Amino acid sequence: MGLDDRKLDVLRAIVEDYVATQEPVGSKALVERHQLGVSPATVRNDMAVLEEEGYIRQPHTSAGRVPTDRGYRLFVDRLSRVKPLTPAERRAIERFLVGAVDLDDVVHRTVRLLAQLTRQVAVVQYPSLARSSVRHLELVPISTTRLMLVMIADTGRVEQRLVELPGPVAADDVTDLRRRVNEKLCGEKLADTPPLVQALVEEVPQTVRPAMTTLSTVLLETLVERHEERIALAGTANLTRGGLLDFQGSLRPILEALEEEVILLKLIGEVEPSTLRVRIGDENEIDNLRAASVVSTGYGPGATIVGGLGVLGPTRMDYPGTIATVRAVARYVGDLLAQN
Amino acid sequence: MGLDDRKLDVLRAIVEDYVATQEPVGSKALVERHQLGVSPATVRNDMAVLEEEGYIRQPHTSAGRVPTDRGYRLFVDRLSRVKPLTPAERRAIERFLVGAVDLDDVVHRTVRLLAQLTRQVAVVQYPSLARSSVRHLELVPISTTRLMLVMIADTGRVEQRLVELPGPVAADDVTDLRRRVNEKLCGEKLADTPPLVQALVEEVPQTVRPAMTTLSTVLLETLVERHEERIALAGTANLTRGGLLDFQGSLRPILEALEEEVILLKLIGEVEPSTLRVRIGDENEIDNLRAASVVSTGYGPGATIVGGLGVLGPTRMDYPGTIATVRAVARYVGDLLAQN
DNA sequence: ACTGGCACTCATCCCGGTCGAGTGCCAGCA
DNA sequence: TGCTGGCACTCGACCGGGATGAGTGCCAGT
Repeated sequence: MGLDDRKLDVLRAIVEDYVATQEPVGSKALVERHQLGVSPATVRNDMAVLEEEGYIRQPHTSAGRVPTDRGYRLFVDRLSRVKPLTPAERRAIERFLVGAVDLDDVVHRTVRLLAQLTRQVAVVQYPSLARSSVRHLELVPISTTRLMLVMIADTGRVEQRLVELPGPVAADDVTDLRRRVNEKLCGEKLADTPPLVQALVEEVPQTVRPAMTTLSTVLLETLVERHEERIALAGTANLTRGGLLDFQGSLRPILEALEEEVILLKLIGEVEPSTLRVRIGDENEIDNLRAASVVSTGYGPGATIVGGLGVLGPTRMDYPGTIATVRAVARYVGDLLAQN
Repeated sequence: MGLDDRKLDVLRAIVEDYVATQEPVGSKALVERHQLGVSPATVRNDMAVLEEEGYIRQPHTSAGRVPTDRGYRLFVDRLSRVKPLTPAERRAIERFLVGAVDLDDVVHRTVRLLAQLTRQVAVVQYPSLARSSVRHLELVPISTTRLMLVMIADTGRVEQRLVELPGPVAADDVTDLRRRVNEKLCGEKLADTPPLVQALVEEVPQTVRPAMTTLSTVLLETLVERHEERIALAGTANLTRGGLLDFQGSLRPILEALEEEVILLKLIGEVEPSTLRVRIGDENEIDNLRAASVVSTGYGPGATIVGGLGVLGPTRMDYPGTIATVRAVARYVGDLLAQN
C-alpha cells in the first residue's frame, strides 16, 4: 500500500513523459530519460504496484503504461512542482490586456489570451450580476408606451431590456420614475433589490402606478431572476491538436457541452475565493466531459470574486503549466478590473 | 459538350443519392433507385461525359462517382427543386421565436434555431451598426472624470463605452452635453454622424469644450470607426456528424475559421438586398473553408437589410432544404424586428 | 442511340506470419 | 530485504498475398 518516494518519482516520470509524447511509456524508456538510479526491472516492479493501486494502466498487454485519472490527480496534488511563467508569457499577458476599452473588450481579450497561452479551450465568465451592485439605471423612452431599461453595474456590465408599458406615460413621469428608481436602487447589491423594488411600487404616485408595476416586473427579471450570466469562449480549434487521440476519438460530446451556457457556468462559475479547481476526467459531473480536464478559478478586483475563468483540455494536459497560466491571467484581469 | 436532359437527370440523381448516403454512387445503384428508364450501361456513358466536363469524379478507379464542387453548383443553379418547409419546421420556427424579450434574445434564439433545423453550423450577425440610426445617447456619470456612454440604435442594439474625461465635469454640464448630443444625433444614420459630431464640438460652450472633444473621439469610435459587428454562432457540434468523413478528416481549419469574427463577417456580412448566396467549396475565398459550403442571406424589417445570417456545412449538404430553411428563418426574423 | 456482355481495375477484407516492445517472474546477489 | 539481470511470454502493429466484389470502359449487336 505504501507508495515510497521512488514510486512517486516513477509516477511523476510517467505523467511527464506521457504528456510530452502522447505515447504509452515503458520501463526502459523511463530509466533512459530520467535519472532514477535504478534498473528497468525495478521500475517494472514499481509500476506493477502503481497499477494495482489504480494510478496507471496499460492500454493493452504488451504496451507501456498510461496514467489514469486517479494518477493525474495524485500528480496534481502532490507531485507537480510549480512551473513559473516564462518572461515571454508574462509579456504576452501584459501586451494583450493593455488597451482594453470596454468590459466586452477585456473579456474577449482575456479569453483569447488564455486560449493562446494554454493552447486549449478557454472560457471566461462575464462578471456575475449576482455579485454586482447597481451603479445606474436609465430609462429611455422609445415611444409613449415603450421604455428601454438600461442597467449599469459597478463591474462594468450593462444590461438592457425593453419595457412594454400598459398605457402611455408622459416624459415628465419618466424623468420622475428614473429619479426614484435610481435613488432607491443605486449602490445596492443586485441580490438585495427585490424588497426595495416592491417598496418603490407603493411609494409612487397614483398616476404612474401601472407603469411602475410593469417596470418593477422587468426590473426584478433583469436584476435577479433572469440572472443572465454571459460567457465567452475561445480556442475550440485547439481541441483538434493531438490528432483525435485525445477525447477518445470523438469531439462530439465536448463540442456539445461547450454549446450549453449552463454547462459552462457549472464548469467555471462555482468559485470559492482564491481557490483554483482542477477537475480531471471522471471527476467532472458532466458526462460529456468525462474525457476532459478543467482548470478553473475565480477572478475579481482585489480579494473579491466577480466571475470565473478557466480552460478545458484533454486529461493528458500540462497541468503545472496550465495551472500557472490560469492563475496568472486571473490575477491580471482582477488588477485590470480594480482600476475601474 | 451538350448536356441533354437525361444527363442532367443523372447528375441530379447522383447528387441526391450521395448527399443521402454519403457514399460514392455507381451506375447500377442509380438505375435501381431512380426511374431513369435506361440501363446502367447508358448511365455509365452519361457519367463518362459528366466526368469529362468536371461535374463528377471518382475517388478511385473502381468506385462510384461523387459530385465535384462544380457539380453541386450546377445542381443548385439548375437542378434543385424548391423544397417547401414541413409544417413541423414552420411550427418550430414560430415556437422558437415568440417570447424573445431582447435583441440578444432574438439573435440567440435565431442562431440556435438555424443550427437545429439545418443540423449545421449557424451564424447570425447582429444588426449592423453601419445600417442603423441613433435612437438615443445616454451619458451616465461614473465619477467626476468618467462617463459611461450608452448608444441605443433603432435596431435595438446597445453599445457602451467608458469615457475618460481630461478633467472634472459638473453634473449640470453632463446634462447639457446629453441634451446637445441627443438633439444633434438622434435619428441620424450612424454613417452620417461624423460631420455632426464635429459641429457639436464647435457649438459647445468654452467650459465643456475639453470634455466634448474627448467625448467626440469616443463617439466617433463607437458610431463609425470601431464598426463593432457582433456575431452569434451555434451548432459547431454538428460538424462532427458524418463521422469525420466530411471536411476531409480534419475539423481544424474549419474551427479556426469560425473563431475569427472577421472571417464570419466575410461569410455572411456582405449582403445585397433579398439575395441568397450559396458558396460551394472552392468558391469560398477563405482557404480554410475550401471543404465547406456556406448558405447565407440578409435579414431585416421589411425590405431593408440590417444584417446577415447563414449556415456552414459540408459541400455534400442538402442544398434545397438548407436554402429553404435559411430563407424562411431570415424572413421570420425580419418580421420580428419589424414589430419593434 | 441504347443495351447486354465481358474483361479489367482496384479498394477492401481476411488471413497468417513476423517483429518487437514491453511485461512478469525468478533466481542470484548485495 | 531490496535490487538486478536474464528469460520466456504476450500481444498489438505491420506486412504481404489471395479472394471478393463493386464498378468501370469498351465493344459488338440490335
